[in-house]
Amino acid sequence: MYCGVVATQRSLSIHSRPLTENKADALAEVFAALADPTRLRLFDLVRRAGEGGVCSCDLVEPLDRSQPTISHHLKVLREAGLVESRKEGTWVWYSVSPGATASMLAFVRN
Amino acid sequence: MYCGVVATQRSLSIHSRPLTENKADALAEVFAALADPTRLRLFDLVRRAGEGGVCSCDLVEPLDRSQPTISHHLKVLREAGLVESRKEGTWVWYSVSPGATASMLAFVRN
DNA sequence: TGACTATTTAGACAGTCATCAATATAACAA
DNA sequence: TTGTTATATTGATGACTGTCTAAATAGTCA
Repeated sequence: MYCGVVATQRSLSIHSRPLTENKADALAEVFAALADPTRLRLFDLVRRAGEGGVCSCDLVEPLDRSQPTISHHLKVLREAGLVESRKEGTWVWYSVSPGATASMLAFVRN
Repeated sequence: MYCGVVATQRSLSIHSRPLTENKADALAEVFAALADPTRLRLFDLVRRAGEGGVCSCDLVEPLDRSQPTISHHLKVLREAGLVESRKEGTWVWYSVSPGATASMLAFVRN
C-alpha cells in the first residue's frame, strides 16, 4: 500500500488545499449540467443569443427533442446557475447568467 | 410557437457555428468525467502531484472509496483524456494529460 | 367567459452509473 | 514455486437520468 515516495513538485499554489467534499459536490453539479449533449447544445444556443437572450420556444425545434424535455434541461441549467430566465407574457426568455462558468474556469485553470 | 423576434445581438464569433451533435457528444463526455465529486477530487489530487504524477495506491485512502471504485474512476478519467498512466513495477502512476482540459476551456470561454 | 398558446409538472420506463465484495491478473521477493 | 502486494475486472444492486406522453398551469385575446 505504500509506493515509497513522500513528496513531489507541486504546480498548484502553495496555499490551495485539495478539494473538500462539499466543494466537489457543488462543482460536480455544474459539470453535470454540461455533461449531456442536449444540454451542451442548449447552453450554446442560449449563449449565442447574447444579452437579450432567446425565447424558450425557439429552442425546441433545433434540438429535436420534445418541448417538455427542453423545459427539463433548461431547469437543470438554471439550477446549476448557468442560465437565468425572465418571463414575458406567455414566453420565457433565457440568457446566460453572469459569472455562469466562473467556478468551472477557476477549477479547470488551476 | 413563434415569439416574434428574428435576430439578436451575437457575442460569439461571427464565424462559429452552433455545436454539432457530434461535437456535443464528444464534449459532453469530457464534462461527464468531471461530473462526479469523487472523480473531481481524484483529478484534483492527480493534478497536485505535478510532473511526476501520483501512485494510484495513494489515492484510495484520501477519497474514502474502495480500491476497485478508485480504479474505475481513474479509468473514466483516462478514457476522457484527462489523465494518463504509466506502469512502474506493481504500481501505476497517474498524471494529468497534456492539453487535458483544452476542449473544455475552448468551449467555456466562447 | 372560452378558446388558444407557452410552459411546467407528473408519471412511467429504459438505460446508465457509482459503489461494493469477490475474483482475477500481474509483478515482485524469498 | 509460493506468498505477498498493487491493480484491474466481474457481477450485482440501488440510485439516478433522459426521454416521452398526458395533464396541469398560466397568460393572451376575443
